Amino acid sequence: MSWLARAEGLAGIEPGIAARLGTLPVSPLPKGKVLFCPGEAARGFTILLTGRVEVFLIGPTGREILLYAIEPGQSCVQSTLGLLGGEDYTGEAVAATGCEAVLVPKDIFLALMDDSPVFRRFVFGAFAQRLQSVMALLERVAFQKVESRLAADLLDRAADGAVHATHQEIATRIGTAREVVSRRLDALARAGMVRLDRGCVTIEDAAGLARLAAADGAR
Amino acid sequence: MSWLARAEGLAGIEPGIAARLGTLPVSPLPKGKVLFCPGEAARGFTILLTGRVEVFLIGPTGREILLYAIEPGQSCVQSTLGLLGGEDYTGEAVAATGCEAVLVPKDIFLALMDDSPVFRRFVFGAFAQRLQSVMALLERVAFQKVESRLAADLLDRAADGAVHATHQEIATRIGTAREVVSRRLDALARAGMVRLDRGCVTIEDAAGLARLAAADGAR
DNA sequence: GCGGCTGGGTGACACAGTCACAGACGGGCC
DNA sequence: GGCCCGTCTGTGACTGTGTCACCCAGCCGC
Repeated sequence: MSWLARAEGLAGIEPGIAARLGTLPVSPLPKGKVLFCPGEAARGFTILLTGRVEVFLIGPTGREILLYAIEPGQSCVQSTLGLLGGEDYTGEAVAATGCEAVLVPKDIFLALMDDSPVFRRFVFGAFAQRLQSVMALLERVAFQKVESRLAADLLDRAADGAVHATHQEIATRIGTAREVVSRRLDALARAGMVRLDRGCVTIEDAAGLARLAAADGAR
Repeated sequence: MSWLARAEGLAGIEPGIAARLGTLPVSPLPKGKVLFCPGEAARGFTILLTGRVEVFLIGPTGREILLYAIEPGQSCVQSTLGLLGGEDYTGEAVAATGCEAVLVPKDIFLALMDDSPVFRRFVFGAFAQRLQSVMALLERVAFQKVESRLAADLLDRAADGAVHATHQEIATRIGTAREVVSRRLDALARAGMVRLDRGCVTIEDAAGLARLAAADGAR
């Protein structure tokens, strides 16, 4: 069975196109692998099959912020920018887990864009989604307080009512500094909304956090 | 002569397509006209011929930030989002000057996406450019100090060595509050880099401003 | 037990955003 | 001219954030 069957976005792809795509090899990516860094030219169009890739923006002071994450079935949009618009991208992509991905070489990619409506729709959809998510992120960074972003992130990532992450990891995800996260978490703990342990935040009052998360987000 | 000749991005468009597009009417947009607001469904794909349209993100406190500007020959990308991805966009577009634009209805737009490689490339290019500019904006907002953004904006908008704008307008463009702009401008004036008059900032030391603008941007 | 490493806490300080005002200027109106 | 009113600008106070420079507490391997 070709990997194509595992990429939902490409369901219904034309048979002729599928034949061209299906033979491309699936590459494994070890956890922690850096997929690209600023200034590097795009080698092709990447489709993620399993795992999770996180793309960060890195500031001059070393502070980082999570730009977006690539989930299975999605493509790495930044690589497309290089193929279409031409400009270098800023930001760094890191495999957050072990991953499998397919790299579509540039010439095949361009040919598919001309030949396959399904493929085109797939690429466009990915673009639209990214643009929207980046704008949403901008809105949060520009207008929302840290407390609010923190609460939202905790609720978002809670597995079994707890988040396993260091303060530094949380800080990176919401685009602030570790100390700030520590202080805010401390405040939340004092308010009885969470419990803190080394490398783990346990949620005690999800409703309270939800209230904070909505506080100045109000979208 | 059709308006098509005035849209550089569409140069080289296929004759058959041109015939379909060329007869669409050119609409005038008065200065200050609001093109769309959050939640509104996209009516079609807009191509700007003359003038300038500015798109703002608006926070819950009423603070605004300039997301991007649409220049002649460019398209309104947000409207495309609605046609492709489906989600509503946030943000508000306002005609900064009197404008002329062409509205391509949804069905024609979708047909062109399938039929015309040139049109496709035009739309894709616009997308890529927007995504990149929004990411660059995010980077500035997340990592750059107000002083730096202010200096960059002044240099950017200086006509004849002066910027005609109120502090409020400047604040909106760089995504901060009026008071902050007033204070920063005051500091720049004390440092001899600018001269302040009502509704006008005169640049006295462009090199000094350039140094500030590059300070923590370092791209 | 010891040393080093990582995660977490703290205090000090500068910058930014918000609120609440107070002046200052300009243009229209009499 | 003098007056009024709305817009633009300056200021002070206070809170939230980002950064720097530390220290402390666990944990691990040796």
